[in-house]
Amino acid sequence: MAYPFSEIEPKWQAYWLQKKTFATDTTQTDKPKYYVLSMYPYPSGQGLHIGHPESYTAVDILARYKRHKGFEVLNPMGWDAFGLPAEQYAMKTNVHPRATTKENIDNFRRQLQAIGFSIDWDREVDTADPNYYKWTQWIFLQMYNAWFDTRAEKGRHIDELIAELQEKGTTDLPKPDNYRGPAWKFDGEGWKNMPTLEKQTFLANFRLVYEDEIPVNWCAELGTVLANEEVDEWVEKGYTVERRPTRQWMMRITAYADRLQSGHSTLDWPVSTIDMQTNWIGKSFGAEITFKTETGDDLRVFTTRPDTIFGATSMTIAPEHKLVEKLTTDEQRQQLEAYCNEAALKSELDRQTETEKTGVFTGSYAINPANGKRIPIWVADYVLISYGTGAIMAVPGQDERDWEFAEKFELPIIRTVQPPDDFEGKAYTGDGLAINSDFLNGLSIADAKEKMIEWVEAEGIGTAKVNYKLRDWLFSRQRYWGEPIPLARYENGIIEPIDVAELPVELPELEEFKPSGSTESPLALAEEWLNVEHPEYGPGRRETNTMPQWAGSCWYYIRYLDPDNSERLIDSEIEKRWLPVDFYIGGSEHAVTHLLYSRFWHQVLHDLGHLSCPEPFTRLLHQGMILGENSQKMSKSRGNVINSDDVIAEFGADALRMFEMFMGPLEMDKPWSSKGIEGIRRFLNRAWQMVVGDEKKPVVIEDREMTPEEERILHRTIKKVAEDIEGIRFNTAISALMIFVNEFLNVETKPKKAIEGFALLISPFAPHFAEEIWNRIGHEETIIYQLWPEYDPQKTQVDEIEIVLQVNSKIKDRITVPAGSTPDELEKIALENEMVKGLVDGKRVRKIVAVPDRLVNVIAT
RNA sequence: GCAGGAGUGGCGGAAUUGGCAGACGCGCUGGACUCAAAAUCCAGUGGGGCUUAAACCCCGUGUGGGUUCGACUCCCACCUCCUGCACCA
Repeated sequence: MAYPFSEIEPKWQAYWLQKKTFATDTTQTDKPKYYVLSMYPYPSGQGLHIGHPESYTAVDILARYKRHKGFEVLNPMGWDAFGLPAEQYAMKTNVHPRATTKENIDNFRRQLQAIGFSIDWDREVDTADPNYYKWTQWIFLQMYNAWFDTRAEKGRHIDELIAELQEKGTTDLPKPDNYRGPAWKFDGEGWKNMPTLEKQTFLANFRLVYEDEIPVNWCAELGTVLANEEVDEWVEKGYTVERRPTRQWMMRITAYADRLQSGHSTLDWPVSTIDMQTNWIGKSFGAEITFKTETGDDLRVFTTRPDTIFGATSMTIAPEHKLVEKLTTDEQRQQLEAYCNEAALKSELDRQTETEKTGVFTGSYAINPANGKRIPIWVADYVLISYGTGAIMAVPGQDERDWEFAEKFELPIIRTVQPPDDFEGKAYTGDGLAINSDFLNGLSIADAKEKMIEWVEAEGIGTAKVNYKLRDWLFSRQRYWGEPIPLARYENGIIEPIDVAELPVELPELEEFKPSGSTESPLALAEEWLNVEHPEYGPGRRETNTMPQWAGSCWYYIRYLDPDNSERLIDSEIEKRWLPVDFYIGGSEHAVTHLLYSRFWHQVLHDLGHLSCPEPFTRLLHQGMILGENSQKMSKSRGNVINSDDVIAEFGADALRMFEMFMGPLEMDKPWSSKGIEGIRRFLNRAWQMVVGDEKKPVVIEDREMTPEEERILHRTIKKVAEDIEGIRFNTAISALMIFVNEFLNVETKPKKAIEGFALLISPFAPHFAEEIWNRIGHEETIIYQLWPEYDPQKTQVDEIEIVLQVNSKIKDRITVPAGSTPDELEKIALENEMVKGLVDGKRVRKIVAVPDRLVNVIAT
């Protein structure tokens, strides 16, 4: 008889839900805790396809296994519920995104429950629920009211900065890069006498949330800015996207660049992910050096190669550099203005894909401080305003880009590192000794760098400097369906956070979900909601920007632990005991976005004393993609999407779960195979046959002694399955279960111990099946909290083992020897073997290699 | 260009510390059951040579070298594919 999944699976699903079998008690302290997490889904209208359950199943296996191992396990699920598709749909149909989203969530939940995941459904979070986003907004305000103290390498409350300013002004305070505001130097009195608005401007240089005017990808039809990676998609769909400078809220993630970098060493993450984050953060060491110009302005550059300064034959500045205007001579002005305008209109993408170097001479000159030479200043868009100082010293001899530029515009080239004799390339970026460099000559690159930095510091024209590729995080979106940013701006220019007591700032109801017509979000149309009144500052307006979709997912793993707490972010006892997440599984597409942003928030909350551990996710793994049957990515347009409901209807949830895990290593991409899942169905049917049998021939299970062979199979399977689960090798764990069934299927009467063991071993993979057979063996209690069987290493051993006999490394015979025979014994046995004797006869035995339980290799010539 | 990962039968994949390559599954072939088919069960299944058959021999883990008694595994060079970043000075 086949495994009757369509009766059994819904039965146990209902049982688990009703009995709250998977409820987690976060307050108990008897058991060790284990927190597993999978990246929660965006509840799209398409529902679950077979790609979704892959990571959920992997996490579920770990959760169920750890319960059997005596852990208190948390395995939660929730919804990344804000998002553009629901809002796009609202714009077309005027159906409220909340309605669409709720419907989708209900469908997702039903589909997930039909797969039998061991989730504590009482902890579900929904990022678009005001009870949830109240705390997203609360965290936002924490960050708004925080600054990074570079002296302590730590985030602190802004009040601590204000206290310092009141006492001694900026006396001990390091000046931030790109400081904008009132004159930097003042004492405590100076602060006290400063007008409120100026204080606000001053503090904005420090806050982890600040406003900036930056060029963004603006799409008028959508009425929103788009992230760089979103631009292509919408342009393809026929929308126009233009670059436009707009005031945006930013998060100062760059302040945490170093902490985000150094935190990696404590994480058990895939190296590739850590590498990606490392590249993204892009820490580099070098120097900032000031070049004097003939117009009297100082031009500051960042370079990682201060050792090459004697080869700096020109300077290049970005078109957006603030000195462009001043450095431009009248003869060059027309040409330069045209060039800068053109550069401003070009998207970042266009600028990147252009291969040919372009640029225009400003007409001005700077002085190379190392050798006093007069060098021309150019403007070129290969220099990026957003990295370093937006200006470089061009050293064509040692930099490929500068070489290309110098070649095209016929600028002089001086090598300052001696290339090897056979070097035929252009710019030489390899190792070598310094040449043409005065007092650096003969030094290695590293020594020359060090000496040059000492020199510029002594001359007072530069300092050693660390730079990062990481940029601050553009945090505002001009959308309706997102968390409102809880700030208000008053007519006197003062910006104030909304009082914490008034959180959440809920989304207003709108008549229509159309763009506002300006660069503001549709919230600008909700007049009643929009206008606020301050007792001191008078009338004002709420911030109309909303947060990006990342915001809610930056901290959802915290909310799961204390989902109903309306008093505080999380109970501190629960937080201390349950964070960090022990095991996190999700797609590698979030390697630098979600995973970097949530680490950032977590570190800030840690610094401010709200969380006790420094990192959120101890161990991380990325599941591979499940491809369509044609080995292509599943997508509607390719028509190869397979819905999980259909698979469950035909094969059952246990088969779906098992097959997804059996297809190959979790982290690998693998194509779906409708034939393949039939193999799993066959296996489950055989397993059912092994334990239950059919009406004609019901299986007899006896509480009898096992034969040594049966014991060996059972103990080996226990060992293999446990080791494979711990090592996340679910495919080979399942193959061990298959071998078990192949061995036991035709045994006359089944030993009860073996069948009970099998039920436990298969329970993380095929939980409905396991519950049912556990029950049929005669247990009243659920299998979920039964302890995992222990194996006896002795019982996994065989007495006799087949080994290979090699002569001159070629296999010549196989013989059976007592297990654990020593090399000496093996050697003796081998030399007495007829086959070996015959082959060695007349030759000299030079060497014998004997590996216990494996082989003997006789080398004879 | 830079960084990371992967190349093993017809297919998905397995192989502990360098020690019997191809576990397990799919597919295929043959057989049993059946009027027949499906399902199920049993046997076989890397390629080639030789043979009535068995035995036996040769080749084989992307390519070319190397280390070793022995290499899918370690080292060097290269090729192909995937993923991410990309004028970051």
